[in-house]
Amino acid sequence: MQPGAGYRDAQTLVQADYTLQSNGHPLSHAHQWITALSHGGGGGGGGGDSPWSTSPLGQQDIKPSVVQPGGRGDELQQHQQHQQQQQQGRPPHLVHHAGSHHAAAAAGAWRTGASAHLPPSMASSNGGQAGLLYSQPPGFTVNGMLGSGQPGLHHHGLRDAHDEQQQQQQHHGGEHPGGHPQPHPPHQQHPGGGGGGGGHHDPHSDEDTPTSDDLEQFAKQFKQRRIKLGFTQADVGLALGTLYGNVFSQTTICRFEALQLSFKNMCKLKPLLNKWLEEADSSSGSPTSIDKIAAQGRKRKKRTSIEVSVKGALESHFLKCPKPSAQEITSLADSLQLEKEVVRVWFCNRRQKEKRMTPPGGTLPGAEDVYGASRDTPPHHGVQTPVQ
DNA sequence: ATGCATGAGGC
DNA sequence: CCTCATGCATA
Repeated sequence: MQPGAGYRDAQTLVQADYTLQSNGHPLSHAHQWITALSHGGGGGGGGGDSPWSTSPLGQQDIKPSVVQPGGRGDELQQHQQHQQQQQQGRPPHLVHHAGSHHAAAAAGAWRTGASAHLPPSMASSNGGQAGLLYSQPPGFTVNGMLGSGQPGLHHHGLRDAHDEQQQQQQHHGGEHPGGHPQPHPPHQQHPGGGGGGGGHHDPHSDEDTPTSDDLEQFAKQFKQRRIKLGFTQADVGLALGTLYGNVFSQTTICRFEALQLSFKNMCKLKPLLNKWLEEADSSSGSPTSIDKIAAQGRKRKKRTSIEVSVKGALESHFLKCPKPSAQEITSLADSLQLEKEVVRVWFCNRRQKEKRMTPPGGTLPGAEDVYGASRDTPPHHGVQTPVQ
């Protein structure tokens, strides 16, 4: 925040203090601040480009984030101070409108013609059920609905599990900057067509992979309904945990609504959120049960604050070379007076950002130019949802 | 709403 | 080490 006022050594405000408040173990050096808690498997993939980008492939298995209750002795971190997020606004009124429109279906959205083929994603295997994860620290309000007692609701057969196909991504390794900047084609589409078999379906059955337009639309509707029902993003995340066993944080829900996840990830979450919507809709009046879940915490390195000027330098390098070698990272880190790890992570995050559906500026996918070239942007985004 | 971080999987 | 899915901690 303080722009240029001269730099002092402390430019990099790395707060090297890993906060450990509870017990106060110093844990000094530590290369790895983390300790336990393993959550789902990462999807690892390898690498390549996301469907948005060049290749339409990109699938691997998705992992449910399950946590294992193994014993961990972390102490909790109750650290919150002031937080103004959203969790208190729970209006008592639950609107209940006759459900006439089921979400996904909207036919013909604005972008009609699109159809596409997308990676069928996700494997739905999740065997794990997360048991308890954490609870919300700051005044967690009750969660959304719970299935505790509603026999009849449970449902219909949604189409949940479907196929699990897998696609593969490809490579990654060798690219270098000099070549081409990966072009990202904006949306992909699908249908299937091709050949084989048939054309089927309409753009919207949730059964098959949604198109990016579908996702965009769904995300919008989801947000709107969620707000009307009076739930916060955090509530939804927790509710998903009680419903399926996969808990998600406010961050993830937020990113979903903002389309800031990878295409594949969006596809994975959509069915879950869709199901939640249905539940929420039907249980408008049901007693919210309070689920108490155990809290837990983990030691995490304190977030490093990178000065704006340093950030600018990093971005400049990123433009030249999005994937610097270890050595380059080291020297860069050295010149910027940052830890190598911090720089490495910064690049990783930066790369991820480029792969999201909606780039921060607004230009849809495909725009990889972060800044610098042409991009002006869109206006959109604030319309219609008051945001919470 | 986002920035930095963690970690499982894969090369 | 990277990518990818996620999230704590923040602004």
